[in-house]
Amino acid sequence: MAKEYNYREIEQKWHRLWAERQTYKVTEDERREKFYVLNMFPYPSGAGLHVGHPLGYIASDIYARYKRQQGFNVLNPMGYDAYGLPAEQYAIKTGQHPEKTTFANIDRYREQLDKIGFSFDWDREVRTCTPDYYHWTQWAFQKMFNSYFDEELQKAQPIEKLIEKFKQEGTWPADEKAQSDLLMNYRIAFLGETMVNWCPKLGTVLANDEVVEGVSVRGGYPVEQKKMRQWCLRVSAYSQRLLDGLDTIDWSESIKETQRNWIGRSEGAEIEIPYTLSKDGDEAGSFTIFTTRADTMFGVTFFVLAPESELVDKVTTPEQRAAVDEYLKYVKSRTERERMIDHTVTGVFSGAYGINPITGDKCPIFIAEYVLAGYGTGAIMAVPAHDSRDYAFAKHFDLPIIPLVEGADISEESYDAKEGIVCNSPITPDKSVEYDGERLCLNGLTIKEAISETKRFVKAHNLGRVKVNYRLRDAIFSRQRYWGEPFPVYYKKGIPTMIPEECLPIELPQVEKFLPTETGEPPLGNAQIWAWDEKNRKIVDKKLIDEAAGIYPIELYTMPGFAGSSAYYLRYMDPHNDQALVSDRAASYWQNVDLYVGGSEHATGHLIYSRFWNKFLFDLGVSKKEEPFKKLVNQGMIQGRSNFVYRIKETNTFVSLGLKDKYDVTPIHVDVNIVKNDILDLDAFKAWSPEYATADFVLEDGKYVCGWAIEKMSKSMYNVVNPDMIVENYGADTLRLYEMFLGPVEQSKPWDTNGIDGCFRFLKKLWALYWDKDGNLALTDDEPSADSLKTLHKLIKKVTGDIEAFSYNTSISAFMVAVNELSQQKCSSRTVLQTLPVLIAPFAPHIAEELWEALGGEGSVCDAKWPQYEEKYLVETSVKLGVQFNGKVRFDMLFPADATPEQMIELATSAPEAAKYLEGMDIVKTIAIPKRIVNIVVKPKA
RNA sequence: GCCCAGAUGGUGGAAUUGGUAGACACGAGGGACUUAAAAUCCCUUGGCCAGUGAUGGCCGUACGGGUUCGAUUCCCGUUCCGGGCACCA
Repeated sequence: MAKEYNYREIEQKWHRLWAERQTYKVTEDERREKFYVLNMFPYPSGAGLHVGHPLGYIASDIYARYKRQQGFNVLNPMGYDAYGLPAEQYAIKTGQHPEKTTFANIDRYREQLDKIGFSFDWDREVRTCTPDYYHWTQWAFQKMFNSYFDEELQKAQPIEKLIEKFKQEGTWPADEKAQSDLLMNYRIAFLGETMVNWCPKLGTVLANDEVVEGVSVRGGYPVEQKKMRQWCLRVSAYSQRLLDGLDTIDWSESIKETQRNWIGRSEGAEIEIPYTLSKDGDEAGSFTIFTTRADTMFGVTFFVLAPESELVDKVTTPEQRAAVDEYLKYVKSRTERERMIDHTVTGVFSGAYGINPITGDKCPIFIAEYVLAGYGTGAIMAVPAHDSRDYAFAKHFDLPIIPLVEGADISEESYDAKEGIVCNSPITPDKSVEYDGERLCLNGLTIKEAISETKRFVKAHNLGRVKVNYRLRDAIFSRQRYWGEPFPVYYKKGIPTMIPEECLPIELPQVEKFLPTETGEPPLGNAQIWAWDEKNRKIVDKKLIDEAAGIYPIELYTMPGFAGSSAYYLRYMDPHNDQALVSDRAASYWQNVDLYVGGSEHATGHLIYSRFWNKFLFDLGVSKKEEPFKKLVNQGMIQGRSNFVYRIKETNTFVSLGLKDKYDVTPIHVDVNIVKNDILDLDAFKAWSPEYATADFVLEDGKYVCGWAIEKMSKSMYNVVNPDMIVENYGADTLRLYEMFLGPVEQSKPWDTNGIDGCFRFLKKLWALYWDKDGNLALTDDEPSADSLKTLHKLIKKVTGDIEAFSYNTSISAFMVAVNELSQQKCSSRTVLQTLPVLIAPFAPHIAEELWEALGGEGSVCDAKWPQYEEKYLVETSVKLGVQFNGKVRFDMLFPADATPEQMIELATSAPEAAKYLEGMDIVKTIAIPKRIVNIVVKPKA
């Protein structure tokens, strides 16, 4: 009996031995070069892992193992993003503490992950919800509170420096409350009264990236705009650095582009506009507009303010008051979603007029919802000829439109392009205001020239300033939830004050109920022991709150999901340190993440926040690199492949795919686990649901063929494939290989269990190379044949290159080819067969270990040195090339491998096969590319 | 609307970046072994046409053009699918 490939035994054995031997434990070792591989840590959901989750983990594990075999000291940790809404909502429903369900889910995840054979160092596991972890989340928050962003230095500085500056300037107020309010405008973590995304259904505010098309990402509930006092992070201060940093990192162009869009830098000018409250009135004040099209100043025919702008109240005249109020009421009644979808032109005249500083013209000021309060200054100059939105507005309210570009047709639509020659600027020479003897004239310039000329003019005559705006907003950092990090903040006479750093962490208090309180306080309002005793430096019962006694209320908000996930990669470097987020030694050694693998859905969330957070910690000197993730690989989504059966309407009879068109049928999803190669297991189907127990079938060729479709993997489509089941039936190594074989890691692709046999067969063939028919090792110490050496070295070359390029599907193909070749060559040479497990180890570590051990290899195959290929084995003595005539391959022939192009042409044209193509022809041109092709261009003789 | 990425057999996907398109795998068909099944092994498998046959010819990488001796690859235009941004002035 040949020795069977018993994957179950092998994999269990090695899981045990790896654990016993602590094979994957890593420590800082300055003598060796480091390599940091990281996966985006998962949120442990109740549903467990499906086959799509491990895709990225497998890809990064292969890379980590490969790097380790190359001699790098590889950090490859794993942990859990443990705070999150599902656990909280489950707690609200069942009363079960979210920690309990979260930990149970984590155990389940761990069990599933362990089966796949990852090289994670579990000693470094982190969970964002444990106090020893969120200690440092709270600590970072306090550091942000105590820092401001210095625009000159473009970096965070201690807030004391700012206070010092205010004192020197004499602008430092005496009153404590006033001091606090002043500093709030500068702190990187600050309490701000801002418009927030409020989701009534979830009872919490949400960050911009948590809202898509006016509804919450989680749950899809409507979101409205509300002014609330919230903790915010001054992410916008880092806009330019976040933008510049993108050029220094190895991420996909599309994700960098997404971040550039999200940051939304635009260069423009801010211009002061004086206004009057009637057509002939005196100047009553001024406001500032922002424009990127300074060149269009001569085409301004009205101004528009955002309805939420503070200016609205100032510019509204008594006559227009009623109309304006009514309009504001209308705007308020519209949800964010309605405003986004419905772009009908609405607006109201304020009664006031703005004075164009360039032309001196007075133009009406409108209030309209198409201008956003949060961007620029919340006020614009409208140039209907060259902006489609202004155009629509002007048409609707019958306002003048002045074209400013030569030849632009504006009868039907505006001309928005920034191309062309400027005209009508000014229309007549006297139609411009003189400043210090200079008048602005843009006629004849290109638009680009006109923009810079106007900017220069505006700046020179102090009419405004050049300004860069960013769309990136500050992140709202508080949530009205229970299951999150509590803020280490108390309110001393209404002034937010940090709990001393030495007293951290402030642990999440126990509560009876996880819902908001009856008085509308967040869930932490239910906590009894939740007041800060300043003197005794401890948390006490909130009944004791007493300003005189120095006992104050603690913040009731908690931190959002991204708080814990923003710096976890630093914590992995030194996870048990209770003195610092990370020791200087560990941070200096591990630096930053060399390879980060995860989904692209985090492009505008986690991947912006961590970059921001890391830049802040970099400014503090805690993080050693400006960018946290050097290379990013976004693994594609694994979609489900659903199967369908076709029920004839109003019967319990099911008809096979090929015959379904003859009947009136309803397609019904059927569990993919009872279908193999699209053939339905009839008994399993009957047993699947009582409804189908008595089902009849119309078969074709005695089989029931199911239909299929590619859909999202979800329970309701019965297309979820569980990795445990694959491991059970085929083994972890097969699962690992197949997940990679499916296609490029970055690409989204459907999961189709049907193809898995190919990978399973490959492993069985590999296994069979090593054993004779009696089950003994079939190895000889013979010199390997030239063929076998060529096969081996070709493989080494290919696999090494493919791993570096993250192209795992092609390297697995190469393995398949090599094993087939070796098997045909009947190779039994120890030299060759001992190298094979070393090469396959990153992909299929269990079988590699087993073979390595059987061959008497030293230690673990995980540490076996990655082999180098040698060109000498790959050298060809002759090469077969196609010979082309006029670009068409006519025949193949052998050439000496070292033939020069001239020799190749000589050989090709004198070959017997060439005769019939050369007959009656003249050679026009010859091209010979060594290792490629020989091409002879001919034409009929004249 | 703007920006980005893509389209290759029945299926997943290869193609050394301009050099014999379809590697590898699945599925399908045929065969060997077997009482049978599983497992294993061998052959065929992009389409069309000619030939008893070895074989030969033509067409083929979403569509239409272009550059080139030669294009899946480069350029221009079109269609379709995916992703991001979106009254951002």
